[in-house]
Amino acid sequence: MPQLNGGGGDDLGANDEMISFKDEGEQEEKISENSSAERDLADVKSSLVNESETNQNSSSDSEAERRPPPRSESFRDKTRESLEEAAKRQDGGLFKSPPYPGYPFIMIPDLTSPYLPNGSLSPTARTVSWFSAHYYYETNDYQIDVYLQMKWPLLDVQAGSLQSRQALKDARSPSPAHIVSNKVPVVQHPHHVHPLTPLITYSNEHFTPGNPPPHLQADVDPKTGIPRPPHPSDISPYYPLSPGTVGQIPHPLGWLVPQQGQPVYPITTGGFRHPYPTALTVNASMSSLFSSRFPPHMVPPHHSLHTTGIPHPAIVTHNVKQESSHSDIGSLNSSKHQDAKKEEEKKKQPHIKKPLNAFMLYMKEMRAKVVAECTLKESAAINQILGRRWHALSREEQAKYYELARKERQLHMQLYPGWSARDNYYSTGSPKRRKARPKRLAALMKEDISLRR
DNA sequence: AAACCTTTGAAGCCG
DNA sequence: CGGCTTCAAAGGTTT
Repeated sequence: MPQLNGGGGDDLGANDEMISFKDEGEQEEKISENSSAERDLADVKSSLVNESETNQNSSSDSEAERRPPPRSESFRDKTRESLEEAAKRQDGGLFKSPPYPGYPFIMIPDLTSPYLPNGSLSPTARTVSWFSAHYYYETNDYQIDVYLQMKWPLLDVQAGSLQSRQALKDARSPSPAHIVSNKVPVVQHPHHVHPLTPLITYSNEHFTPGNPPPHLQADVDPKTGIPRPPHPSDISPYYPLSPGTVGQIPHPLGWLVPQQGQPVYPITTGGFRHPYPTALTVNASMSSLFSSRFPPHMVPPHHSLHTTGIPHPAIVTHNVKQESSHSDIGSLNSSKHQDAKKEEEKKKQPHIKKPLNAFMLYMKEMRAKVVAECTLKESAAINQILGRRWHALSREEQAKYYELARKERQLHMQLYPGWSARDNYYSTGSPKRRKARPKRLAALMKEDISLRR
């Protein structure tokens, strides 16, 4: 099991995050390194078509065997029908011609392990972990390098300056101090998903920006799904975590105008349980940053635990509708008024989303590609393809996403100390309350068996 | 309009 | 502690 973290003690994430490399993925991934997108997609297509029926294809269906069968075949049947129908169309293919030769394995020219025996990042991993580097460095020429590598991932673009090389060297052994000074991309633009985009987990759709500047326009046409040519400005902004350095960095959200009802500094001091250690405090430099870089109404109160003071896309406010209905109820009874008020305040608290896991990051990056190459638009079907591609990834490729997910969790912990995933459970105040979901098939089967006895 | 579907992984809950 | 559940994203589909 590759241990990504060099053991610097900064791994605040789950210890077992790398456990889950799938064995069958190793077999599958061998197919893919040199295969064309067309072939890959054809494989995916055929496996999708067949997987619910026969598992003839040993290379792609071992995973399907492992998993419990779907609760209902109806959707899959439909998907299969649409696949088959699509297969009859055009040149017999469901998929469009691949825009990226060699896709989807174009990201990593160097497939050797980027990690040294001691678990740290090897120097040759430079081209491999371009987005990891993205986390750490703002050096301009390095950004250019990273951009070049992202635009032409097969090019082994030499890291430019000594500075950036040194930065990379530092990245190999991240320490807590190092992390404090890193920069983590937080904002992603809607539909801004292409191979050039680092994996930024928090979609800025939650900012509901009114009119983002032209350079931030999505690079994938939402209608056609066809990627547009990338723009250097598409390099994701960085999220300055370090209070000490934060004032030096032009803020990526400079164009952002706070919208009505949108959370700006939503986290209050007392709102959390404390699974996360309280990490950062707002110091003077940050305060000055806030006051100098943001309009007064965006300057967070000093008591806020929100250490960056920057509106975060992981934050979603609750519906005004919900609030008003509750306040009406509260006003009916004076004894309950305070409770209602408390409840209202609780509801006013933003909904902080979970950090994305490795697969979610992968999906976010790759979805647009798959959509562009495939006539299917249904997310469920796309996700099936993405799931298979995920398993087809090499360990090194997956490792990038695990590492990124780890950093995501880390950032999330720093941004929202005290936040718990439990906060988002629909039974505990999530705005996205759902009806009780049907029991899973395994549970149903279990139940069924017990009923038969 | 809201829930569903589908994927994997992290985390919470419960027996 | 193991197994189950929920939720992250996405957007077309279904209810």
